[in-house]
Amino acid sequence: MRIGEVAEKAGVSVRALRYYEEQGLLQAGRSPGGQRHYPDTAVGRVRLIQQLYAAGLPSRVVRKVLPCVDSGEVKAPPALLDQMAAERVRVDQRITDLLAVRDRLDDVIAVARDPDSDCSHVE
Amino acid sequence: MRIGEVAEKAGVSVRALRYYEEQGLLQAGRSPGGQRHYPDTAVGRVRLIQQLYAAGLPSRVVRKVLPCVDSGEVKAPPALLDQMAAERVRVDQRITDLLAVRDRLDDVIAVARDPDSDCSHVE
DNA sequence: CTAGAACCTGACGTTGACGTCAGGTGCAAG
DNA sequence: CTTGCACCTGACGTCAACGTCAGGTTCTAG
Repeated sequence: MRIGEVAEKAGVSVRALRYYEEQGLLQAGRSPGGQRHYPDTAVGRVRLIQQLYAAGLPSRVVRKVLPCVDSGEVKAPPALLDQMAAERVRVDQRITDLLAVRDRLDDVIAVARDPDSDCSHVE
Repeated sequence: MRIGEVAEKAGVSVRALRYYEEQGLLQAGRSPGGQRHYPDTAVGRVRLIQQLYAAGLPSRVVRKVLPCVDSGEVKAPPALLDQMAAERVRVDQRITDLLAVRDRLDDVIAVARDPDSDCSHVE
């Protein structure tokens, strides 16, 4: 597959794919003329990258955990495992934050829709 | 309170507080000499701002929902409510993404810790 | 063979949430 | 009155994840 097809299938821009390669997140073979070509697995990998980014993981972390996460390899040195465990904690924290924010939004929306029920949580 | 004290209590930089004021997120009174002074409630408000930012809400959205969220006011026009509902959906999506990422991390960590249990999910 | 779509490599532009530096001021203490 | 720390206002720097433009090349269809 060439870059445009991968981009379309994965739902990202061509620029993004070149950026991922630049960052060492996604390798590509080259045709004799110099054009990139990707294996079919690239689409899934790109989706994974997007998912990690969407979760707010910093790129250096993505770069580190990616080979491990998508290959299922067990080669991970203990230091990397610690990193991943630490990142798990951070992800958990973010989830907690998001849940709190969601509850706040819900409160405000509920009160606005039904002003009669007073703000019990405001004491 | 002066700016330094608020910054310390809320766990943010002085620069951040000036930035919030610049963005219309946090008002401050001024001493005759021009120095900002804040009411005690400022600390909580700053924590709220941080929470919203941490949840990934864009600043323009924070700017819009903030007066509503922290005052509990019901003045919100319907358009703002729609915005907040839409934002709620986005927050929900982020939570879903994060849960998926957390599961992935857990898988990898579990496999690495106990290689005997094969990767059932990799089929 | 030729048009034109898709691709290539730089390289500079963008946005958000501040960091940081420069140069000057407010204010409480001794 | 002077020291000195906290504060002030610009204003430029930063980093990430690309967007976008310029100018040239490759590949595919007819």
